[in-house]
Amino acid sequence: MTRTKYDKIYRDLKDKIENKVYAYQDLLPSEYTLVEQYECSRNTIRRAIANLVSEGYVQSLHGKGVRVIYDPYQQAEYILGGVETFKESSIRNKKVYGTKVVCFQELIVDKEINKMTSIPEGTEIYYIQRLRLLDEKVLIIDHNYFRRDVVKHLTEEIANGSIYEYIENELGENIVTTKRFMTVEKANVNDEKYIGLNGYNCVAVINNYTFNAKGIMFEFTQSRHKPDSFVFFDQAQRIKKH
Amino acid sequence: MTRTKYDKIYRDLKDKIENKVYAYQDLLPSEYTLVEQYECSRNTIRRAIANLVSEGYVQSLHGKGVRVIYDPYQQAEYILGGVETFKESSIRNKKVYGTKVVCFQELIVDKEINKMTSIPEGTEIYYIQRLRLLDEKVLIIDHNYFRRDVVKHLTEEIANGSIYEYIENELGENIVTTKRFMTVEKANVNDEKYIGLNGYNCVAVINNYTFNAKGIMFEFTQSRHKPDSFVFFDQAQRIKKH
DNA sequence: TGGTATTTGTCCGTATGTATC
DNA sequence: GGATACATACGGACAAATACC
Repeated sequence: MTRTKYDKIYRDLKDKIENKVYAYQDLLPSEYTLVEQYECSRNTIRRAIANLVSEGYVQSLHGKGVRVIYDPYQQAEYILGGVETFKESSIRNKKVYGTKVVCFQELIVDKEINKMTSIPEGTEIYYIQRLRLLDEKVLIIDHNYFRRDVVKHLTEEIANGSIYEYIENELGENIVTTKRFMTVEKANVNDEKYIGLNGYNCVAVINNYTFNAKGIMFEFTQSRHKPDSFVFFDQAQRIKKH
Repeated sequence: MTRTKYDKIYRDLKDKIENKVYAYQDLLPSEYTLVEQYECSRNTIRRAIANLVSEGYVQSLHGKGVRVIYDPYQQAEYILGGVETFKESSIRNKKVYGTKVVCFQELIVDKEINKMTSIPEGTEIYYIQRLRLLDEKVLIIDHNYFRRDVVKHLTEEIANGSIYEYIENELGENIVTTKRFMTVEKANVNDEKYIGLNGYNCVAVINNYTFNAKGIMFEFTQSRHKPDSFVFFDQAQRIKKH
């Protein structure tokens, strides 16, 4: 696992911020200081910092420095931001996770599925329905639609583990981009069957479009979340107006 | 409004993608071709492209080119992604928007407010409750908490317009970073009073922490959304594992 | 199968502009 | 005004992935 220089610096700085070597509201050492510390060019430092900015760890202040705005106190338990798999976020939050495959089918995209997934009609797909459990409670029902011409030889056994791990490790596909739309929908019979709704009559829904390294949308996933344990984190910069 | 070179190129490319000069699944002209077209360095082109990548317009394919993955068909009506104000997104979606101030108060942060907002106890704040309407329907109830030492001289009149416009134009503050947590909560009496819930017993909640250019968190806003017209868009890249 | 051209990715050094103190 | 620090922009070099002959 060879990493790039800027990625190493980015991870090191991130680690130091999380461990309060650089604490909330501190300024990082100046770019030129970091250039000397890491023995690299200023561009490389700036790139590492740019990554931290995009993840909401720091904020650049023109003429002043780079301020840490990562506040451990504000970090919620079930952060799902970025493109993190269920397993990864479970591990990070030190919970016991589980997956249960409820349905595993090979289908051909019809009009209805095309409308929902944007996958062309007639395409051969896998349709998988999975329950995602955390500490033995069902938190999410996932409905996966994978293009069979991209994700080949999927089995129920693989689906019981992490499909993304399979795709990345076995098929060598690099998942690169995802687009997500979050909405709130009334709970259907299937939701009520599996999810403890705690008096809610709805679920949080994430519709997820995934593009592989070739720019082909090869997956659509609808995740239906238990509403009272759903948290989505997002971080954004507003473009300055001069 | 002087803009940077890379920003102009970014906007021009974005415009061409939206108008299908470069259509879905096309490759952009190569970086060196764009260097000649825009008469600039390759770094400048790469920066413009990086912005398009981060907004989910294109995807870079090593050794191959830059593919357009912006699909007009997939764009939802009420996209609220990025840091876009209610007014801006209303205009973009060609709707008649409105704002109504329900409550305007000057308060001092107590324990309860501190727990919710992370603003230190004892800080002087404005508390404003506003209804956000689109085509005369209440879509959002906003609860704003502004630090008075940063946002000075706020009035009910200003709150009736765009507070962000006021902050940016009048106070010269550049809003730079926001962190958001999205959850689903049971509707309270206040929600039921104003929002047409259409049979839902809950609302979509966005808790929003805003940092100004000095890195100070000067605002907390809780937005409670009508669940059946809430859509949140998000776009993310997964870091490659080699 | 292999070599070459193309295209994006990483990294460096330098110069100039602009904001803060 | 001067020193410091981030922002923009240029140009060059080499690596890595892909396409094509």
